[in-house]
Amino acid sequence: MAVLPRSSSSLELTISVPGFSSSPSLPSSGDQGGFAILKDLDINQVPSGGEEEDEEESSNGGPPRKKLRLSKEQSRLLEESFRQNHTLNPKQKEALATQLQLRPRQVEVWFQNRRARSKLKQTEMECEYLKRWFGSLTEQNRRLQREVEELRAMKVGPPTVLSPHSSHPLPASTLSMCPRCERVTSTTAAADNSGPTRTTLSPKVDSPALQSRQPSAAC
DNA sequence: AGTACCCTCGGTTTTACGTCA
DNA sequence: TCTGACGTAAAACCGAGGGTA
Repeated sequence: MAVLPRSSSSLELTISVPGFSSSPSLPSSGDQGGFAILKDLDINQVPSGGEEEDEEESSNGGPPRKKLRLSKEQSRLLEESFRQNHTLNPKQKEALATQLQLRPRQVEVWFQNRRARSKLKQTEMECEYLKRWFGSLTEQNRRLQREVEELRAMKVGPPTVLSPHSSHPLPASTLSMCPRCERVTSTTAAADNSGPTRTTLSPKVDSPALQSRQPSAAC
């Protein structure tokens, strides 16, 4: 178990709002038991009542862990630092902790959580993108199937499309949907010798994280 | 190869705080 | 206006796994 902050309610500082500025700086807290000092900082002016020092004394041995909210200024500096580097080496961590009057462990945990939030956000964006992509592919699929129906209905000889490679007409009957990537391919075994010919139906992928998830050409 | 130490990560718990009935 | 339930964000913790000396 790590050292737990031993604090009273007066430890509460502020809600952390990234990107905000100016708030009183904090006096130093020691590395180990340093939180008793922090209560002097109380920027929220939370009445500290009678509970001086440590009010902990939990029933099950260790003191209950209390959290402090980082001040706006602390959050701002941490964010700023995170923008420059998503990870810290021990020296940077120590320096930042000193600057912010936090324990190195707190800085470490903040970066850890910040990386996790960052990743979560990225994942959510990718998910959103894939949903849209799926929607557009579904729509495209619907359109193409309609088109095939129409061509079949016309019955004016074997329907044809142009090969993207040779510009020669291909029988539409050679078109099929790849079950894996849902792309339309022409499976003609003709002279092209490069196997199934992929038509250009996939949307442009901007996200680098997503580019690797594009169905492979081998599909 | 085995070990100790450190770091990061994913998952979880705990706490603070805002909202709403 | 007060209050308690509830949801959410974030700080803190834990254990696993990888890298290095």
